[in-house]
Amino acid sequence: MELSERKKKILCAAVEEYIRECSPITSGGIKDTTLLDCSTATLRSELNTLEAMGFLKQLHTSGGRVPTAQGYRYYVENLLEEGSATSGQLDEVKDIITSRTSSLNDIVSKIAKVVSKATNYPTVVMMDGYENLVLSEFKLLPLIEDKVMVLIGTITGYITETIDVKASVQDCDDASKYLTNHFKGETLGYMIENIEQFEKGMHGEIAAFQAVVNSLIHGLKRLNKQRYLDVRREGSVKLLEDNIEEGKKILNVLENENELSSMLEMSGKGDVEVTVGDENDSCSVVKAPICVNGKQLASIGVIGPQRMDYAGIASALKVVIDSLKDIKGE
Amino acid sequence: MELSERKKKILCAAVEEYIRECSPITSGGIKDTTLLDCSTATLRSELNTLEAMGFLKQLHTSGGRVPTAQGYRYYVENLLEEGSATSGQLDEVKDIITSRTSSLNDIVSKIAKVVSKATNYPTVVMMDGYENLVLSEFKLLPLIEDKVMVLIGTITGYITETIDVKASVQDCDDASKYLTNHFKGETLGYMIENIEQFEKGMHGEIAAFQAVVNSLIHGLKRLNKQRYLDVRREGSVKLLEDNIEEGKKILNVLENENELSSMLEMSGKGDVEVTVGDENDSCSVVKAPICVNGKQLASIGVIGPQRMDYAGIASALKVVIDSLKDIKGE
DNA sequence: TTTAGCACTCTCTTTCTTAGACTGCTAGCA
DNA sequence: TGCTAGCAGTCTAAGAAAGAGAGTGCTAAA
Repeated sequence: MELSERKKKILCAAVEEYIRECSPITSGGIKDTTLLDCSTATLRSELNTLEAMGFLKQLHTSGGRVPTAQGYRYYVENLLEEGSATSGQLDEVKDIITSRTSSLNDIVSKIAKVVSKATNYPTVVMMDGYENLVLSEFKLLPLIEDKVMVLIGTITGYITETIDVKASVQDCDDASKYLTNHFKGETLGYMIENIEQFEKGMHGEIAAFQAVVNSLIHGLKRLNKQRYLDVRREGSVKLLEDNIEEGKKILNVLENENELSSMLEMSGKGDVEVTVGDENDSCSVVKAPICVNGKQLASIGVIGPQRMDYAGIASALKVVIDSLKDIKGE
Repeated sequence: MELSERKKKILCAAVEEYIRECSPITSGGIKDTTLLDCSTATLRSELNTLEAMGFLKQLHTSGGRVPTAQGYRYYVENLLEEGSATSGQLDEVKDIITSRTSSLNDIVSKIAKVVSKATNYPTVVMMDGYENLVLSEFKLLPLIEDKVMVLIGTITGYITETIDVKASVQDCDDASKYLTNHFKGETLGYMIENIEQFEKGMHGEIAAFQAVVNSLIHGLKRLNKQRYLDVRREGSVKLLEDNIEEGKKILNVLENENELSSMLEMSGKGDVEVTVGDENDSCSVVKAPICVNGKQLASIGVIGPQRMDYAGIASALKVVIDSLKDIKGE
């Protein structure tokens, strides 16, 4: 649907004014903010047309208009300008990830915390499976009670897990060295896929510690399916200020892990995406994939009401994901 | 302050009815619930006396009365009866901790989740420092980039951390064996305190890996001061139903880690404690220490409004902490 | 196509009224 | 001295009525 330049300007002003002020848009208000050289009567007729087209709606006759979900979507897709990034406070994201002493989950939690503080909206980070992580070293360590500690060093942080298998120190050492040597620099997904082939080709070499590797692969496959969600709630009280019912809905969504997961699914285009909530279920999300070296490791989403600051949040997220893109392995 | 039996009965009924119904207590209501054999006029005079004593207050003349903070406190300290434990759903707590394959933080998160679901109130768990954890094994593992992974196996779960120190495989192995042999079954606090004395007594034995042990102790001391807080928010929307302002206050508290920490400080008596919020800052807490083998490892608190179900929550917490008390090391 | 003017509509606020709930008080009774 | 019945008084919550104000739609003219 193509709109005239003036209509675009009016719709843009309408959405932004409503986001800012949270009160219905009037012909007079539009005239003040756009400085368009036309009368309020003209604007009224334009607003009337935009309403007929479905971008705006009146709450009641002789009240002002508010944007519809369709209006928000048009704004997001066609009118949203990249705001100047509020990079100041987001510089710390780089520090978090380049320090690399933390566990992957800690790193992800810290990123969510920074974004939530910067935007003052609830923020969720969802770890993808392990398959896209790039291995830098692998260590297996036998523990008491027939368990083995698995330490996976990656260029983006480390992971520890225990698996149930009885193994000698020697077997663990051998398996660690073997796996590190063969798969360093590769993704865990690649490793899991290829491990069986390696086994067949050189069964003599790994026969001794094959049991360990098998349990390991089995454990990794299982863990790979678990999604780790970290939810930060800075600003959740602010959600209740304008519209209590809408705020409650969002708080409920934040308690529901399944719903959060599906909200954070990315289309795969690798950039910031915006989903505008519809009237019934008025949750909007600004989300982005967290990619390192071209592999998606996680996704991050900022959740809020339909009337949220899409421009500011999108630019904040852009800074975060851009600063993560070019981490180099050592 | 000693009250007559009848006054106790009336106050107890008043608090419980208010907690249940969330509407002011009237002489008629008390008569219906207590089945006391006296007239409403008599009850009115009793209520009047209780008000003069500070246990109740009228919101306005000719309206009913509501409990004051003093009233709640008297109820909690003198009248609260142990409800029958809702042990059904809390059985899983035992499973969580006895499985022991999880990291300590995971275990603590799971306990918080169970309690929050069972009570339908926000629940916070705060890990104490490491000093009371009982060691079952100790492993040090050299990593790339001059780091060492520390794995501390305890009878209540494992902990992993990295420290910055350059160390050989041999030194790490020696240090692991030395520390496990000398301190297995002791607390980490005991280990840290005594390690210097051991060093002096047998400097020949540990000279080689003294650098590793020193970094380790230094790292543990630092980590010991960090409090890990896990906050679960099941039921946070329910808080907003009765009294929005009060609910917002609680949500704000849940976002403030310092405030949460100080709210969870225990008196040290080793049992469930109840703190009733006062009028200005109306957050109440039902909290309990999580002790294993007589050592406090963490504390757990359920946070809610002044008008919360103290009896039900206290009994739920009691089940949880009792089921944790008698975990045995292997 | 745009504009000025005007009547119309609808909400929000204020004021007033009424019904109802509960109390405090007083006088009488055990 | 403690308890009770009855009654007047008080306060809230809810509903109705009225007026101000904001903003629109429509019409006629430029």
